Amino acid sequence: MSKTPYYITTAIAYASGKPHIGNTYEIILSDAIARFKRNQGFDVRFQTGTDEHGQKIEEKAKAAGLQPKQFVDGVAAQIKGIWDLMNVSYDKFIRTTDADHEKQVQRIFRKLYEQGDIYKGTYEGLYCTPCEAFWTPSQLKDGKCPDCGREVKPAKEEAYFFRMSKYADRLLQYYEEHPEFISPLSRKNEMVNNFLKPGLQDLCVSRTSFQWGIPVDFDPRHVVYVWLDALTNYITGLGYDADGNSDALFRKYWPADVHVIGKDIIRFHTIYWPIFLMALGLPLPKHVFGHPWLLMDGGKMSKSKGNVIYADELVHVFGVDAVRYFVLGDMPFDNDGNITWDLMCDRVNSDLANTYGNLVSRTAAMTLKYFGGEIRDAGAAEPVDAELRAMAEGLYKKTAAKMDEYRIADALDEIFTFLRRCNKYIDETAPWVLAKDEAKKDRLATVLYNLSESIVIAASLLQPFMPETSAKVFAQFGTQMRPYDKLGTFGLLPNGTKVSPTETHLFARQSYKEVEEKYEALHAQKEEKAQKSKDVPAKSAHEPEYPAEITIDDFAKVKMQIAEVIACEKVEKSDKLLKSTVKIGNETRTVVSGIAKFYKPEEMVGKKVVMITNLKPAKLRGILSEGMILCAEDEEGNLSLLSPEKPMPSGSGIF
RNA sequence: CGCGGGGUGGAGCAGUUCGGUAGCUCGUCGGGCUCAUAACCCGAAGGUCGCAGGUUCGAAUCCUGCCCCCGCAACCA
Repeated sequence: MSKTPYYITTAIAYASGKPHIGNTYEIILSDAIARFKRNQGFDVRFQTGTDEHGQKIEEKAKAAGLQPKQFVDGVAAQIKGIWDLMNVSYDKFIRTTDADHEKQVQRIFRKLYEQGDIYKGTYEGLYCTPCEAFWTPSQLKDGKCPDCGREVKPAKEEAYFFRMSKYADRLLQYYEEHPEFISPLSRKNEMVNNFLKPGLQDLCVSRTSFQWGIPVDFDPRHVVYVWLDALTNYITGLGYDADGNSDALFRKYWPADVHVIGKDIIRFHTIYWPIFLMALGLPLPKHVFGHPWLLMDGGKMSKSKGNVIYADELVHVFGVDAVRYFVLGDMPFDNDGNITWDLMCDRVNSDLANTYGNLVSRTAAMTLKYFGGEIRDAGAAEPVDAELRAMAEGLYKKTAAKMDEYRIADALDEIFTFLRRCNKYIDETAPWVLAKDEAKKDRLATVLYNLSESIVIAASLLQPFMPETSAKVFAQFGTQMRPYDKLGTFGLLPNGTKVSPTETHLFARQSYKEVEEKYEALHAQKEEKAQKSKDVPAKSAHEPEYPAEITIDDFAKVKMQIAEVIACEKVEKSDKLLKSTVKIGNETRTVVSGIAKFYKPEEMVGKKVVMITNLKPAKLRGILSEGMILCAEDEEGNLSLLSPEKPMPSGSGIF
């Protein structure tokens, strides 16, 4: 019998920069699912990759002085490098700049155009020429451009649109017939209520405002806009051909069993993507799993950094499997999870070093000490064994059930509950006591056999999550991974199997301090490197950038005066802004400042502050600000107003 | 009223769909053990489930109002 195909994909990573641990989480999550399915006997195809087109990349490349393709080549290699570092078992890494992908996107676009799903229309809106941006009436502020506050004028731009509305009813029907299509379930209602019920807008699928994209082959002024380009990777990566000559891979694996994506792009995967597929006459994916986010909690641990955490840094400190374990095991199912260095350290110590590593360590040590490493079931069973055996035999089923619901953390928890039970079993049987009595040698052998067998079962189930660690355990216990269809039977480890000694522990305990030191050493190294390669002094994140030397004439251009705040209020709907009315000599002005987090309006009144008075006025939140109040800012972003040290009349100049 | 998520013992979370003794891991305290990575095992303390109303025999769970936190967006002249 041939194996059942199973096709799993991640979202493709946007190739604009180095992915942080949150992005990496999705790939590890998918990898765990893919590996588990493989172990269950599915013929798995696992695809990930990079999304490499778009305006933002075009701009970033320009800023870096590179051609877009050169730029994305670099970033894609970096992303792939991190996926590889994390031991991700993808079968295909697709890039949207791959020639065959680009060709198929063009064919798909043409096909949809020829059958009337895509039509040429005009994008009508209010255009701000200096900003080169379109706005809808609702986005305007006081009828003006929300970016720069200048006049906008009605304008039209040619664009291609996809007729979404045509398929809305079919999609709703699909939802009803396939209640498992979107998970978690709560997201489905959001889609239906917010987007489908109110009526779908046609989607703009081409752009003329930038070049870095796949050209529409019959109208090359246009490039295909992101979603039609990016989403189709799931089929082009299998060799889909819009003209009907699809590869065997496509026939085998499509439709996908699951698209694993972040909850922020659920809308695109559960509305636009299915509709594109309907238009192409293709079956829809069976499942879309919108996972929550992993949030970084900056804060306490170190002063010298922002709060972005990268996978490779975590790996440097904790090792690959520990990082995989943490992101998989600490992630709630439909709630965002947290990651900090301390939390990570706690988990690694208690679960991996204490519960798992130490169990393996003590079992191996006793087998070596009492039996020279030979594992042997001497048949001396006692009632206390029954519970352990029953738990071991039921473990696969429980774990698989959790995996089927994408409850990855719960699946891991099942296995760790079992490992804790193993530690308890050691206490119950007290092998060190048995060892003192020659008459109890058989019992001792059986106890250690039961432990070794339990460890092999657990390591087999943990393999999808921590592949390297499981490989180490199998090697140490002289065996191989137990096939999943055999996991229901306890006692398959052959008598005479040998445990070998090891010099290192599976996982090392680390204190917060050690973790911090490693982390800081890593950063010191990085800064050194940066310094060498660029020959520019490394800057801390908060060190302000100053232009090169200026002349006294440059300085003279800035007019600074003492101003007295005579009234002050919070700007509505804004977190940071205060609107102050100030007196400068006889003149009264309004000025808006981003200091609301540090000063209350009432404490501003009466203060004498330093102000730049010849700054070009600008609109903030619709209020004209005629000047700028000067503040000092520390490393953490705290602000302090500057005031004259002795009383000075308002309007006094500053030199 | 921009969008979304959340407030459960010291920390991180489960439980909320379909009301019925508040649970897990970590930490703390006490005890046990010594095979093991100061680890492992047992026990205990610790919660008015953000606040206020309502429905109900009964609310963490359902309804109404409010407060606070976080992410996105906006914004830092």
